[in-house]
Amino acid sequence: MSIRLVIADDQALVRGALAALLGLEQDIEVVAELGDGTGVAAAVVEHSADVAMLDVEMPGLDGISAAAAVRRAAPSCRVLMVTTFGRPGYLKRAMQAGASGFVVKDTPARQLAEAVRRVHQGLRVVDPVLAAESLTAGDSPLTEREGEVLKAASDGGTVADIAKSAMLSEGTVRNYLSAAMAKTGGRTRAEAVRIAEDNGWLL
Amino acid sequence: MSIRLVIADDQALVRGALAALLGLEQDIEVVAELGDGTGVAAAVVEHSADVAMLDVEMPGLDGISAAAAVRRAAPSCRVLMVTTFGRPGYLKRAMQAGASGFVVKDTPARQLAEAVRRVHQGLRVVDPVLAAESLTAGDSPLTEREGEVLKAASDGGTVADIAKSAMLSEGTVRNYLSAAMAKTGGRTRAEAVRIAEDNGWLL
DNA sequence: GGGTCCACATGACATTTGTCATCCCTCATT
DNA sequence: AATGAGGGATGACAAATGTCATGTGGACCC
Repeated sequence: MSIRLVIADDQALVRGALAALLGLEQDIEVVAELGDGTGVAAAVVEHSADVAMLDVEMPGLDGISAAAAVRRAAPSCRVLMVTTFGRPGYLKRAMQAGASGFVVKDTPARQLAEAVRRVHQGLRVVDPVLAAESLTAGDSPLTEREGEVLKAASDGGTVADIAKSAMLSEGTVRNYLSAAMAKTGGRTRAEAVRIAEDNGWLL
Repeated sequence: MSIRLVIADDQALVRGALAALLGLEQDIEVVAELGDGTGVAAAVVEHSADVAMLDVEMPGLDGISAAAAVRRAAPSCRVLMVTTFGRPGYLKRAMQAGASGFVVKDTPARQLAEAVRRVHQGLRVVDPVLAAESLTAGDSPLTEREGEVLKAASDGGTVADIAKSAMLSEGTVRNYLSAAMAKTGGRTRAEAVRIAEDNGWLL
């Protein structure tokens, strides 16, 4: 009885290559390939998949939300996150969303099939380097609004732009940005954005 | 006689998957896999490769510089760029560096082996969508220094930081940033950075 | 030789940020 | 009932940023 696998990754080339690579394994069968997160839960149910391999960064529904959707729709299906960026915050959030494993795309290819087997058996698979970072990095120090405002600031708009898009007064926006800068340790707004992004506190 | 292929991509998972996928083809033989751009030219020479598949974004030597190095070291070896981000500026720069083909990771996997064969035959392979964008987008309007300063600004430092790292006076830095903002159409420094990055004018 | 473009610089100026104190309101905890 | 945290706001002030005029000097082209 082979492991029924669903793969979701927005880069078609990567998705296809992963499917081809894993399809070679005797005990793994790729039953669906998706380009975004919206249809993942439905595909898992339809094909009664055993494992879902999800990218974190995807258009539409992001991988972490998709993982939660899969867990709700098919509790018996395990989720393995595969991501480009090893952001400590991503790992924690993915685990909270019900993922069983978390590997970065920078790990050797041979370990991938093994990771799929492990999560299928109910084991947890976590990149050890990332796990350590995740412990030291800790949770996001930002409040919900601070995070929202910082995210709104991440594409380079002015305070006035952010205030309009967040329906806040300009003074309030500046206060939140100031707080975010203090908490992240950034000396400018842009630096705070970078730090928060690197830690996976935005999304 | 099979096509001898060198693959360079910083994400081990992707690199391995691509190698596995292309290794399945009868007429393609993967002779080397690299994780960065520094050793590509040497590997091409050592294995007398016919085609080099390079990622644009890599640590150490970036893909475009690596392409130029390959062309210098082994003029008979064709270069096929494979990138995550379809930045118009990347395409133009890659072609000027001597690449024969340029595909984004978002294209169907089946076309990849075909692209390798085409460049090996001396044909050019270019994503049509990207080619069109590249024509409308045009070259970078930034001068060399403006680009350098904007790149230095991209990690969120203050004017004083940039001035120190670029060995310029603060006033000059402000002038360059002002010019860069005018040319990109950005209303703030951060917006200018985003626009320039999206067009592939930095790096 | 004159024109143009770029690198680099200075000084002045208006605007935008970032900081801080201080206020109100709500909700949860003690 | 009191305390504290978070969301939201105002006003004032210092520092940083963005704009502009203007200058020098080198390179390149006609």
